[in-house]
Amino acid sequence: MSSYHHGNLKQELISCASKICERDGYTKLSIRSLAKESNVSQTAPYRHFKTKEDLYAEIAREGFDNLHKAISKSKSQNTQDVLVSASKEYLKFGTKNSNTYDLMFGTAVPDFTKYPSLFKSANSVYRHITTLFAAYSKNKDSKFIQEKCIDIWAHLHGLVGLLRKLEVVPAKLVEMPDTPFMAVNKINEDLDGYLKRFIKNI
Amino acid sequence: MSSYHHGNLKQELISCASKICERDGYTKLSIRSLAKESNVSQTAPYRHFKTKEDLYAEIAREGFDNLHKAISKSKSQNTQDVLVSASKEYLKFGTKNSNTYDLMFGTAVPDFTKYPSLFKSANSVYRHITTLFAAYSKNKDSKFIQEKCIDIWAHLHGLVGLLRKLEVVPAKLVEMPDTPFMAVNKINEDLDGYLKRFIKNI
DNA sequence: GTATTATGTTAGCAGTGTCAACATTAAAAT
DNA sequence: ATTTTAATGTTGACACTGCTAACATAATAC
Repeated sequence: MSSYHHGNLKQELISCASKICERDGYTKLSIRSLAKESNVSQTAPYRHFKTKEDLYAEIAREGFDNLHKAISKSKSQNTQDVLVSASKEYLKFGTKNSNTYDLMFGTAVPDFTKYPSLFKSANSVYRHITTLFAAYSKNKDSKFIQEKCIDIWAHLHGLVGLLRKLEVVPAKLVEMPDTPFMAVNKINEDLDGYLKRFIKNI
Repeated sequence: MSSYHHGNLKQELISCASKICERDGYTKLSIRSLAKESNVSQTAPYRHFKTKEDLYAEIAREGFDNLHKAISKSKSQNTQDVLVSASKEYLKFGTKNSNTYDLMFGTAVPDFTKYPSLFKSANSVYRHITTLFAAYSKNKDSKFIQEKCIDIWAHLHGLVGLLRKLEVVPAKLVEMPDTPFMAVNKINEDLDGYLKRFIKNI
């Protein structure tokens, strides 16, 4: 009588999946448990996602949209400050939403072009970084800007990975020499300073 | 009669798993199929690996050892050339062994400290980069060297990710503006030049 | 040579992605 | 307004997974 049809299942599944994904990691996310959590039969999600990868793509898209929002916050007039601030937000997003970040940049969805909206959201993030850097850079040559944006993105992406490892590692290992942790920890303790130097040095 | 005991199962499983992992991605690797491929019962691997993560750790360790070998090849006297060559080998390893690379740097084994030999192998790679850079760098300050090594590593790691996306993407998208692919492709076409500039600019 | 330990096997549990067949309802076509 | 159709839900099933317990056999230590 009341609710054979759910009404808003698709969006609820995506939201719920995003939560589980962030809490437990995307490998722990199962379509069946997802269905259970939404009080719906085990195969109901298949009316909205043909495969699990389709669901992953949706979560990843939401992730890129959130990342875009995060790095678009700064409203400063100083183009360098904006770039530094965006970089910081990027690192924050990657470390605070690390499981989702994994899904976004890992191999769960190997080919973004299969999912146009995901492809678009991901590229928007890149385009935004390009815009910020173009505004900051003295050298306005397009090829130069593009290459430097790759540099920035690659660098930030790598840092996210390292900062995450830092969180997992036992505290005493942070002081262990011959290990990247000490250096990363130093960076982490003065992120602003580090990022300012980084941007300036590009 | 002949072979109730296999004799060398553990190593064969690791080798076989490495192959499957590289061919199909580590998510496709199953202990059962692995056992089948070695003509052994479904649960035999559990005598050698308590959990799947233990097996992953072993594959990852092998990966780090191979990465170490790869970036240690150059025998040039010129410290800059050595660094450039090692960087190139790093990128090559990451793109040619991309599925294994995923396993090594992803979340399949979240905490390396649980696996001492893996931890050691991974750190050896980092130490090697440190050594190469320390030999090259004019500035011998330890803190400086450590931070720059993080920079190098992060940068290379990020590039691996981008280069891999490039391989997946349809050819025509490479020429699409507002997309990182064109820039990455340019870099890829002259990797040596790019890396030389990169190292010089550090 | 016997006891112990390492390494293999079989049977089975609970959970998974996915599909086919069927049920119900909302939306569109008439 | 009624009927058709498409969307969205459910049940049941298949083949697969990680993993455990109970048992079998072989290598090793004494």
